[in-house]
Amino acid sequence: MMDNPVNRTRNDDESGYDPSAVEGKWQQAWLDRRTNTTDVAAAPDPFYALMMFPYPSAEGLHVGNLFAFVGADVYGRFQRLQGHNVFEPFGYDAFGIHSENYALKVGKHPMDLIPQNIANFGRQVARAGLMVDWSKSVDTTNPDYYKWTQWVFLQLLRQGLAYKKQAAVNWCPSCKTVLANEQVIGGACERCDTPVEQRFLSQWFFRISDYAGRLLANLDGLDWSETTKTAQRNWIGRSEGAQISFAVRKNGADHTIPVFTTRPDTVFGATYLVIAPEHPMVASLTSGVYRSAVDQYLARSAKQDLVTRKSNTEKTGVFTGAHAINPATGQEIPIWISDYVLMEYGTGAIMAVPGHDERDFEFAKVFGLPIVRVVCAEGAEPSEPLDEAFTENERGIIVNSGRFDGMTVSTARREIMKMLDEKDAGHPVVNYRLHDWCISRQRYWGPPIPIIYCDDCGAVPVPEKDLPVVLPFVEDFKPDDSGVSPLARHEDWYRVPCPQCGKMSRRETDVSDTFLDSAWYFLRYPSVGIDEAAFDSRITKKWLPVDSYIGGNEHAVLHLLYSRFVTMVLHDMGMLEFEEPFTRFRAHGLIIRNGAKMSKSKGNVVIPDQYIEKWGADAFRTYLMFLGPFEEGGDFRDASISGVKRFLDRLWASVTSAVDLSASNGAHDPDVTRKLHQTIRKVGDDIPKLSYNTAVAAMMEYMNVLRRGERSPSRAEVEPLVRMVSPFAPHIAEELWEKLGHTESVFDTGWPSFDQSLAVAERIDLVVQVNGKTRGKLSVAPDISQEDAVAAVMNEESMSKFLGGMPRKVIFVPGRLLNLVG
RNA sequence: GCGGGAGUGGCGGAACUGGUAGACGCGCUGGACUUAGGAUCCAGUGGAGCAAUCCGUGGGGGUUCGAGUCCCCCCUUUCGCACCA
Repeated sequence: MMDNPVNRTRNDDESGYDPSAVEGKWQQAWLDRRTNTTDVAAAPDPFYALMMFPYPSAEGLHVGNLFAFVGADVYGRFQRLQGHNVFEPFGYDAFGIHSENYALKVGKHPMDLIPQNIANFGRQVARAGLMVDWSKSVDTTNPDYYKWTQWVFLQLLRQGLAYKKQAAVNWCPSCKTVLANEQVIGGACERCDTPVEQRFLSQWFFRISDYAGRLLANLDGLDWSETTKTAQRNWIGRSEGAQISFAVRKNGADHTIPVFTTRPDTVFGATYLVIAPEHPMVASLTSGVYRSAVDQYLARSAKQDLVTRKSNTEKTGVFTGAHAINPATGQEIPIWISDYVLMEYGTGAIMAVPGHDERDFEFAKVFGLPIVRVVCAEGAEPSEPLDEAFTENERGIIVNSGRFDGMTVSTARREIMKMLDEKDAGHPVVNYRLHDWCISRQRYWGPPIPIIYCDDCGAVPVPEKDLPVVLPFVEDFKPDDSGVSPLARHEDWYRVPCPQCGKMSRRETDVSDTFLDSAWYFLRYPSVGIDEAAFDSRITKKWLPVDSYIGGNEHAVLHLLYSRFVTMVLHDMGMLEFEEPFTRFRAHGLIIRNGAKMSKSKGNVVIPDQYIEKWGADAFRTYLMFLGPFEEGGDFRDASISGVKRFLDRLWASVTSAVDLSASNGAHDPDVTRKLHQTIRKVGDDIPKLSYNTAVAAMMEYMNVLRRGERSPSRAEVEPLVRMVSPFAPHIAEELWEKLGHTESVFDTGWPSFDQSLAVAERIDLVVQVNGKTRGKLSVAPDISQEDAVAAVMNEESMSKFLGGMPRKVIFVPGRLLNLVG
């Protein structure tokens, strides 16, 4: 690739700016002077600036990681310059299938691999000049940390929010392992291409769905990126509808099948019911001659993996032989089984209204079931047969529905609900698509779930005093065919006495989901080093909730939702005073390279180390923040870094020449002063908005004014610039600040003060339009009156000639624009 | 299919509540200093035209004195979710 950053050598100029020397010096100085260490107990004005901790991959830091971290660091450093005691911690999310698979691939043990990766990440993060407080770091694989992850599990259990149930998982029969949905590609294992099967395993779940309403409602009050909030709203998926009961007579006894629908107004058109293959009533509903067909269908759908099943397009199904009574029409309708109905949503059963639901329509076509129209477009013929499902409900009129005929959909909805309610056959309900959170992983590389199974006492939680349940070092951590974790092969580990009765029992051998590790790490950071609790209440009260959280939108619905859930639960238990963990969250964008996505296979991945070596961390950081709007991401182009480097070179030259001016304030130029104050305002406005690219541009503009006409700037003109640039380029800022004669860190000196009166221009360009077209501009005092402005324009032949007379109408925007309409 | 974005010079990208479109940077052109320039500095740089001027923010309508910005209809693109009843 022609733009390999390392194949060009710089011949360094005489200016004396050597980024690697300056950066090395200050990185060491920050450590020696404990510049970035926050006194969490004493800090009078705490500000918690959080970035998403990374998974420490073997490849090292990706430029996308660094983009996010630097963006968070700029914000944190800015807040510090505003006078806050900023706490900016860093850690590692090092458990999980990703690490485990990589270890398997390279034939090493994760317990050996992870510390190396962490060391490498730490080195890279430090080299990038992040303002990290290294005294408070977190590594999720450290027993000192996951002891408390296990403790969090026990709290949920205590609250009745953790439970165990059978659930389907994807199973690769060749790799002999459970796969996450993302690892199933087109129904096959992503690694070996073997068709994936469904298995039913007993697993631990958290009742996050109990919190669905609150998780949704609280979003309105959060200062978060709208994109993230929207993603969470969709994920939680609230829908209002009704639960309607269909009566079934079976073997002389009466049963009901509850269904969920968002369209109770169409109940007269429900011509059959469909239940999911996993529905508990399948066996009892199936009668004699239909049994073998049903069994066949169940076997077939059980073999299918979960991903393909959901993407099946042609409808399949089987009749149970049973019928139910439609509570509206009183008619008997058949009960079918089909995999297009999902057990996880609603009640696992639906009333099928083929006339007004596309999926039901398709199914009815395949199996020749009756299709009845109950909603009609206004003015259309109700007897007209349907050739597709009519799903429009805004302006529909109810037909074929007895006394409800002629009502609008919304009226009928209300009236039909009332009728069903009177018959005790239906009531309004709110349904969420959010499922309970399955946290069991049949894997090795995670915190063991702290449960012991006793034949007499059942599932017994490990007493808190016995935590952590340490993950043992085992040579063979490869998953096998058993459907349980590799830990289940280590009897010496899992055989333990029951904590309640002492009888020999068996540990839970599954480990917990990585997302549980990351669902509470922000609570731990300020309390790192405290052994008595997961989080110290006094320190937590001081530092939490998090003031600013910056991270990727790929975690919009998992990590960010789980963290909110765990926080809410701990709040409900009285352990936290707040129920939302992140006061403000901003999602950053994605970095692409030369207009294309970065990928290892394309060989176009930016390796930060190389760039930092060539250009320096300051130039690299500043470039990352300059290449595009932070919240949208941008296009990384090697050729463009030079512009930022030039800016830093000029900054260096300007300041060092200003220093030579000795104690005097040097030249005073009102244009420069005005630009300076405009820049202070602009940069101070832009950074809190994360509009880093325009903040850098504004400083470049100021630099251009500062150096116009080969003048030597004064100390008063450069000192504020050094402070403004410091969040982006902290090393050069510290060095120049020192050269300017200061002894304290530039980050402890505050933000430059802004003076409105110095920012105001003496003359402005008033835009002159004639009939809405721009015809020129007028250099005038900012407070010129409309009359004076019009008179001035009429005197200017070059503008007034477009009018040809007196204006009929004048639009005057003071200090900005004059539009004459003829 | 549903939901969220995004379409502006050769390129990355600016443009506050509608008010000089193209800030800033890259690249490019010319010049200065130079043995040299991949260093630095100066000037220029949306398109057409000698010029006055005209045309320009994905396409088509509309509102307005005035639209990149607001409204309606399309097109393209990208990212989520995807049989959610």
